[in-house]
Amino acid sequence: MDYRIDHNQIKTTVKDFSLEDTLTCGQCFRWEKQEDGSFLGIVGDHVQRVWQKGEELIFDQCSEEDFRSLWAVYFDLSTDYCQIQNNLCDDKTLEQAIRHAGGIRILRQDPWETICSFIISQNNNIPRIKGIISRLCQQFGEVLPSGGYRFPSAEKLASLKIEDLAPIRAGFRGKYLLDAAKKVVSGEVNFERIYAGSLTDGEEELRKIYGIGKKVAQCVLLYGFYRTEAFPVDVWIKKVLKEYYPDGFPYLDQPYAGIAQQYLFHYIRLLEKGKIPEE
DNA sequence: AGCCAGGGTCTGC
DNA sequence: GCAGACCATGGC
Repeated sequence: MDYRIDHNQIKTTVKDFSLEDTLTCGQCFRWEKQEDGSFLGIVGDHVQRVWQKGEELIFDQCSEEDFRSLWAVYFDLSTDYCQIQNNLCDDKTLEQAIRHAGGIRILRQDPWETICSFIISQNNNIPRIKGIISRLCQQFGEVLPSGGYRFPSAEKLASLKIEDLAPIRAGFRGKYLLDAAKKVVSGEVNFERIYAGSLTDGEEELRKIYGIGKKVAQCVLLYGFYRTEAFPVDVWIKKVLKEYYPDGFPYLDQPYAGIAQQYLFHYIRLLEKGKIPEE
């Protein structure tokens, strides 16, 4: 990954990449857009500010080591999305979706944080998901030296009682979070098994957790384990499948089906919000 | 007021 | 296997 250092910043060139779409498309929930146009986010114990200016991605106050070992990986900068898109472009709907959402990358996120995030996502909307996660971190995450809070560990959540979670206002999802924490801490749900096993095995492993069904499991596999063949079906994707693929989605068995899913998810939401002008 | 939000569980058929 | 009730909360 090529990069250069410039005044305490690291800059790298990105093609067909959209920082904003990547960070606001509903795969992650701990990045906030700032008034200066940058995004401020917390990943692990790193608080980071990132800008995109044209084809340049700029990391503020960032060491080379952190860029190489953390951010280039997190933003999936080494994957050739152009090649994947070329394979999907034969399809007319996907061609349109890629035109409007093709700048999205699948982030390589932490499995535990992703499990919690998508448990919280169920029957919920993105702004409120972010609010609940923010309160969860503020209440139970360690304070970071550079400000902000770390995502709370499974051990920490496992030590809590359901009433402790009341302030985060997660509703009925609170008990699911505690069950997830217990099963991750005990080893009943084992991440190594998920990394090593098939997609089906991974789904089965995650569904041991009370409150994780098929959709949330697929989201966790796609966003938390970088299993790009996972294909989460939510209400929006159901609409897409019904409207545009009544005879079945032709890329379901492809290794990048989940990337196609993300393009379609973003695209249908833009359409419904009227953000895409009539053809 | 009623409906919906990146759903899941439980029950009844 | 599938439909329906129910689950908390908040925005519109």
